[in-house]
Amino acid sequence: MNHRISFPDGSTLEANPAESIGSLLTRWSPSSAPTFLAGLWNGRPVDLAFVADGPGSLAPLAFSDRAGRDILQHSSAHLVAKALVETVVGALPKVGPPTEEGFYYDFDVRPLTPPDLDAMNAAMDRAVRAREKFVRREITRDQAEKLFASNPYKLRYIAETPAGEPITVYDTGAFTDLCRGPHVPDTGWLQGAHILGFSATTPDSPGAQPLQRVRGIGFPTRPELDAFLKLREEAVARDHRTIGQRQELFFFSERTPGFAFWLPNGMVIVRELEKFVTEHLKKAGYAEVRTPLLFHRSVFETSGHWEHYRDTMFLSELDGELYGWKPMNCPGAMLIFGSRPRSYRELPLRLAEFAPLHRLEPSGTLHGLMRVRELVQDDAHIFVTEEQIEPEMRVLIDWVRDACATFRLDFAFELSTRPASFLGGSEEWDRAEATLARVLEGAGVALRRSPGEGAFYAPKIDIHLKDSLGRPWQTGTIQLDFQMPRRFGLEYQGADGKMHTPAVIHRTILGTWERFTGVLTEHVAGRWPPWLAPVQVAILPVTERHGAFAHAFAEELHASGLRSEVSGSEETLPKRVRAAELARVPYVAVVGDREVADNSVSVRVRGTKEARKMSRPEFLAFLGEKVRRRDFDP
RNA sequence: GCCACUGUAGCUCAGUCGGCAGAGCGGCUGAUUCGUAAUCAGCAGGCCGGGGGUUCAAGUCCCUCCAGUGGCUCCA
Repeated sequence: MNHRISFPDGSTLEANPAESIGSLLTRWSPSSAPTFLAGLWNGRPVDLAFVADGPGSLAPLAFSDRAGRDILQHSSAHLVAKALVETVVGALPKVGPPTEEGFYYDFDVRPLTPPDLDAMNAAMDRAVRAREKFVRREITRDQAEKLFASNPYKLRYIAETPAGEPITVYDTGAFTDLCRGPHVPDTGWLQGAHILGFSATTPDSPGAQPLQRVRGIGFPTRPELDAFLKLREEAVARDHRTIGQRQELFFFSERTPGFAFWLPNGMVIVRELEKFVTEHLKKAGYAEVRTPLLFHRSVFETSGHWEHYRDTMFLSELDGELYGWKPMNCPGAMLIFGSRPRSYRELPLRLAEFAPLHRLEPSGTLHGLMRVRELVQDDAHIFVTEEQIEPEMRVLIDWVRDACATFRLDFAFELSTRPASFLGGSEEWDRAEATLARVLEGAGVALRRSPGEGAFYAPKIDIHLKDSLGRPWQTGTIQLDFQMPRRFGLEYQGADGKMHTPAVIHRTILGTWERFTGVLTEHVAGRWPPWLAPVQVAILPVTERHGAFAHAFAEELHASGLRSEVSGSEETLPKRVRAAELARVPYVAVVGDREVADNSVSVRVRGTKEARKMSRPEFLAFLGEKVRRRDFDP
């Protein structure tokens, strides 16, 4: 008997009992049918080969949907598993889920090497060309246990499957994997699947061998994959470590790993960022402080850092006493607040501190400027009464938005709630988490939640920015803390004459100069906005005769606080133009006979080819305004 | 910290089977004085990451340490 199937656009079709949903979807929308990877049958994702056994609703899943995308990634992961099992004897697949970007598959197998990768790529190509079907089979628990008898990982998944739930496997050629599905119809759909790399994972149990993780990504077509790989190649050229070296912004010495050396050009950028932040601090009622770099261990015992982070702190023994190099500024701020009696009239008390912090980050996690062992945050601690929390938080959220707009950075807020090990009571955490959530909802911004990812003393709103390869890095953070003031015994006298414990908001906006500069370098690909560019103007005298005019112009710029460099006439003009363009200098000012004659400069704006003639005062005013307004483009 | 990979001139990289250490760019010197992405010529520049081993002989093979890269774990 036929039954009625309804579709997302409200239309319906009569289905005969043997008709697959793939066929139904094709009848429903013949033109877009080739993009359908699977279907959503009554809200459940199913294979295109699935046969509906009654009336219901049906929707397509395509690569453009998150769910459809995941299906393609998952099928691609199966392809990788099939390839590895065919290639390396004794490889045991564990699990291969889709991820944010693509997919991975973990294997219990000997460490993989580059030749394995070649062999796997070849095996994947063969399978794609063979168009092997993904065949779904429902089997009994006994059959499953027999089938995967040699694979303890799969046996565990079988054991973990609830009693009522069916156990399904998918066959792809001779390869069978335990899997809920759904999958694309056959391996011919996976021509856009590609292995991106492999590495070890941390073992589940101590002492166990790490598994090998193969990471990859899938696209519906080969050209889409090629486009992705091309973008990735370009992203590598934007790597802040490469640009930092070329533009002489910073370097790392093998002799002191994890510590950045800021070079003159990089320092210009850091100072400009500092100015940018400091201007805001003045307007927003902050006071700046400076507290010691080392504190006696008892201070960290009070703050709780000793218990949580002593293994990753730099320690020094002085006069037989242990001192720690501060990994955060908060203990210093707490001691300042507690240094004398405080009144509610002083609140909110906003104390900013840009001090070097030391953290003994594990060697394997160091990464250029993004993860270092010495860093400086644009840090501040705001001591507030309960009523002042929300208004202060709103100002902070707005400031983050404004700051990111200046740099044209895409950002996302992430709300991280209490971790497994936290200080203080649950009620206070409830209150703090609810406050943060309320402020964010009020601000109408995109928000992700990360349960259990908060700091040990406070829930936090983190700002994440992505590097050129799409890897997220936490930059700014806003944390609402009821614990640390209490642990330091902080109090203020309220209007009611009674003593109260303040709350404290720990917050950074850009995060650290190190990480923010790293992210920004990749974001602008070394093409600094004029206000940040270490050299704003390259002055190019056409011949030696024009050298004096060029230097006089440079002097004039310098007097106005603008940064220029005269590139002498030992090289030909085209060569010097090229060098300036490759150095990403925002403005090239050529001066020759014509310019000397009427006191002008011929300006080439970065990325354009035409020469714009401007009088000297005109250019000075133009650049001064660009810099003052912190325009993004030259 | 864990696993894999990599380390040759300032930078990017070549160096075959173990047999004299190479190129381009950059730098320096000289000639050229040039109008918006590369003028020509010459020269200098090396503990082949460090240490140990095998060998008649090691940039090359083995061991080990260091650093970097990619992931994992961690990230106050």
